[in-house]
Amino acid sequence: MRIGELAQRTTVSTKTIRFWEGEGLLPAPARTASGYRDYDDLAAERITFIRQSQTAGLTLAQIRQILDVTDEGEPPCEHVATAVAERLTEVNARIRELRATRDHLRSLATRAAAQDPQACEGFCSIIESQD
Amino acid sequence: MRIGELAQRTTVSTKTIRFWEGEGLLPAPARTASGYRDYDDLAAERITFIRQSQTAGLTLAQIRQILDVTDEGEPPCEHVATAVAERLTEVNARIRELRATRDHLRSLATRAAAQDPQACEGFCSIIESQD
DNA sequence: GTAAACCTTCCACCCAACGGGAAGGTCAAG
DNA sequence: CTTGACCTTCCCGTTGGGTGGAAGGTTTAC
Repeated sequence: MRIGELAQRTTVSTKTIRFWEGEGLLPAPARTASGYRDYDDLAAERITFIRQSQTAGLTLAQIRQILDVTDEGEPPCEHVATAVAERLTEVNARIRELRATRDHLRSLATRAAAQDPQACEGFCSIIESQD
Repeated sequence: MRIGELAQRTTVSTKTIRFWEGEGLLPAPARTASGYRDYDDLAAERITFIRQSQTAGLTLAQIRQILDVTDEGEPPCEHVATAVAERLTEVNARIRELRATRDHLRSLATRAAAQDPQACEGFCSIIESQD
């Protein structure tokens, strides 16, 4: 199977497949006599796994780690659990940051709605009267 | 006032001040005979305003828009209100995305905790048994 | 035999908001 | 006179996950 067919079957672009290979997520495939990449069905499964892991919120670096231990022959589930926990912590932290920003924006929006636009002094009293 | 003093007074690095100038957030300042940037006190106020706007969650592009209308002599508060509302929409959308990711990660974590690591088949049953 | 559709590598670019560092000019103190 | 602390411009690097395009070789269909 050449890269185009693999791309169609997995709905992942050829660009992305080559990118993942360069990043170490996919092993270098066999080549035809003319130098074309020649994939087996396992490659499609691996790509599907990568996409599913992305959907689950894992980064490529975390997915690579998981695939690395899998390739060593070890069961990856423990590493998957670790990666999931790590990512969960990061996502929660990011949500907290964004919530703080959102609260800040909301209070500004409330203030802006209650204020006469002509009452501006300096650059903007909405922003400048922040706590 | 030269750039170093301005940087100290505003606690914004000289790199950042030059960057903001290049991005159109700060006007090109006067120059000394030897080519050094020479700022007045208004520059410090403008920089403080930019930092406050960033703290409020606005992007540099949005802040530039606000400063542009201010520089036209118009009261910026309406534009600030618009920028705040826009940013609020973006932040809310991002929070929703991250919440979906978090829920996904949580269900994976729960599943991982309940599973025998040795029971792995294929790449990883935790990931592969996703809905 | 030729045109389209494929494939290859490599380099550049995108988003944001800077930071590092090179190569060189300037200014104040001792 | 020299040292070192400023300043200047310029270009490259970061993070993440890719996308776009150029220049060229290959295969397939008619």
